[in-house]
Amino acid sequence: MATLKDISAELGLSVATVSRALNGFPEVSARTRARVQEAADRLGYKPNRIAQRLVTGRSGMVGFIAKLNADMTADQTFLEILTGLTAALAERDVDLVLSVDQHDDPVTVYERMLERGILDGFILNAPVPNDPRVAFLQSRGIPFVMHGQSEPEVHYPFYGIDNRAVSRDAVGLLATLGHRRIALLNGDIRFSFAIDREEGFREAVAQEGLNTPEAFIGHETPSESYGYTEALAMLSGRRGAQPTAIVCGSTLIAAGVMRAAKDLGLSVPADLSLIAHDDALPQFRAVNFDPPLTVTRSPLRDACSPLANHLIDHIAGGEADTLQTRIRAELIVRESTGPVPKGGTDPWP
Amino acid sequence: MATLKDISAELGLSVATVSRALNGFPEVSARTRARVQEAADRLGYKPNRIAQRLVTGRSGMVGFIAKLNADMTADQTFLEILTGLTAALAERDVDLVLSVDQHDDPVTVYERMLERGILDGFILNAPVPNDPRVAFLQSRGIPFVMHGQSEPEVHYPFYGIDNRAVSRDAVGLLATLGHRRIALLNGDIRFSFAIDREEGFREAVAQEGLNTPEAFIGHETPSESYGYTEALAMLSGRRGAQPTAIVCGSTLIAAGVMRAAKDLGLSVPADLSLIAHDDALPQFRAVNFDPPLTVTRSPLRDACSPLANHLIDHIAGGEADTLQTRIRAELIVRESTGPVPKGGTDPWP
DNA sequence: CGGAAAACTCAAAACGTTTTAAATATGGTA
DNA sequence: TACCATATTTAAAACGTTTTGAGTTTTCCG
Repeated sequence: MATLKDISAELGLSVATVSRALNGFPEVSARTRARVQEAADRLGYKPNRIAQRLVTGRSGMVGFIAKLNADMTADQTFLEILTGLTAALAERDVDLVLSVDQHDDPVTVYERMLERGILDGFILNAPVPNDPRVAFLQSRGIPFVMHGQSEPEVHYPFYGIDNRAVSRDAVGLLATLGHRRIALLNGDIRFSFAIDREEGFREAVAQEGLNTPEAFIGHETPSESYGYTEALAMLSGRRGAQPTAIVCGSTLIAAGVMRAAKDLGLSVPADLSLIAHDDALPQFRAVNFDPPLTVTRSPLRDACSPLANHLIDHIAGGEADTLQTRIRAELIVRESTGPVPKGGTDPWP
Repeated sequence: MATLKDISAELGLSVATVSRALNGFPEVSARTRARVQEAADRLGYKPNRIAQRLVTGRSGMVGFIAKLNADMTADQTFLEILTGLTAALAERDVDLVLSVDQHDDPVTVYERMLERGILDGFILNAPVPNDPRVAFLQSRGIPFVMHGQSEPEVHYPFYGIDNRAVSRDAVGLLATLGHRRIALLNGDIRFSFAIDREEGFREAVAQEGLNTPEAFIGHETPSESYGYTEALAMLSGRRGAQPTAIVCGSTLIAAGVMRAAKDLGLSVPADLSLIAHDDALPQFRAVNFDPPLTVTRSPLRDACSPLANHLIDHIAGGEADTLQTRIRAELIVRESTGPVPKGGTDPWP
């Protein structure tokens, strides 16, 4: 492993000059810089992160902590995030240190990783209101970036979608098609994204002059079986007048709803309209549904690069307020949504 | 953040003595050690890992590279390994640096991670015969540990199960129950573990004086649907006399076989005996099958701690030959295996 | 009490980098 | 030629630890 000293010896220069040349300082002559660069390439020089960190206080490594569900499974999105993140970070020469959280207390793992003092910052996901990790990291002055936002107004860098708008777009489309009884199968309501979706849903429904009874608003960790059982209950009529449209928190839930509709002999979209939010996970393609699924779409993969960049820029001193991005998910109308069926035009009480 | 210098100044000792006292060197007096310890506690001293690493040449970090399937999904076991590994490594104060491999060439990612010179070693999984990663890392002199073995006889540290024995145990049990027509639904045959299972299977079958036609030996990436379609083909009689027992490479495959049996009106174990290898993934519990599944069991989670320890010991200078562990999977007989059905006692030609 | 051995402690170097302050080279002007 | 400003380079300090080799103190024995 070549060091600065090796290069300086090779060229008869001081390490200081070599360091400056490689780091693009202005006071080194063009000729020298070229010689140094050539030698560095030739010897395969890569700066030693550990030594850099000791003197600068930066390590070029960031942490990510995967939070497992109670049953020790990870949510669908974890792997997708990991893949995108390592690629995006590698692009900027940053390494990802991973840990898995099996604790009750969400901050202990962060604390433990911080103790070693080798991390420049963290990437957080799945924010909850009043997120304790935010309070902890802010109190310690550790940079981080959030995928999503714990609250509507925050003072840290983030990248995420407008989840209220997701619901507004979905409800708006359905209302335009004449639907009056619109149900919601949301994700786990502990998370901020699900809260936003639900609030956005209620607002949009109200704005259309409609109402959705509590029995037709569900929230749970997304799964096919959750979609199936809930849809079965809703569509069977057991809870009152059946919805003519269902908004799903994920394509996984939509798959379950689809199966329930089939089992009940209902056809999509003739009897039931279906719209889901689509993270564009490669395992589960909304286009391949039968019929192809209408979605609000925002590929999880697209978030990774901005997340990495926001964090790296923040570590380098960028202001948090300038590193906040909220994008709008794309509404893609396919064949799972259609006009309200003739018999279904009465609103819920 | 208190440093050694702070403590030495506080006590009027040299940093050298303080360092020795805290690291348990024998040549420091009991009195001094006590004073130092007290001061360290009082000042909340934590050694700076970066500085430690700079001088010792060890970073206290090891790499793990997740290999994705062509469809960008990870295999079932990935998360389980990650969870166990980070926990086991944390136990010994080592961090895990993760990368995700999306390349064709399996060594480029290792090469890139090595460039930085911050990794002490690697943890590898899913070995294939003549594994190029092994050749690469050995040529560079980089320590690593393997989950499993690329070949029967290797010269690197590993931890894994005896996969030939897995098949022998399964076939042995079934033969004892009188089965003559035993099929195999194996995992992806590119991997060493599947090759070993298959060879073990053929050996064991031959030893019982039996034979299994190629049409009744399958190998593919484990999935429920793979188990379902293959079992359906085998049990329908389309390929010749139906097997009376099937050995499955994973519980996931067994789930598919179970469904196929049900669809064909066959009951387990009256008409068909079923045995699978069980990694004990929390998502998929063999006990909860109906009927509970007979398995060769070896919790993946159990491998993580030995893997971490073997690697760390190897990095510390332990000989590779002393850090090789091959364990025997446990045969757990439950209700999915039973005596051969009356009409099924004829062997295959 | 003297001396040697044993027990303990210390100063300094080392790890590989960045950065400060000082030194040297270069060029231009008087 | 002498001088000054500017451009370029250097030596040395710093980050916080471990470790080497060299003291220094204590203990023990005659």
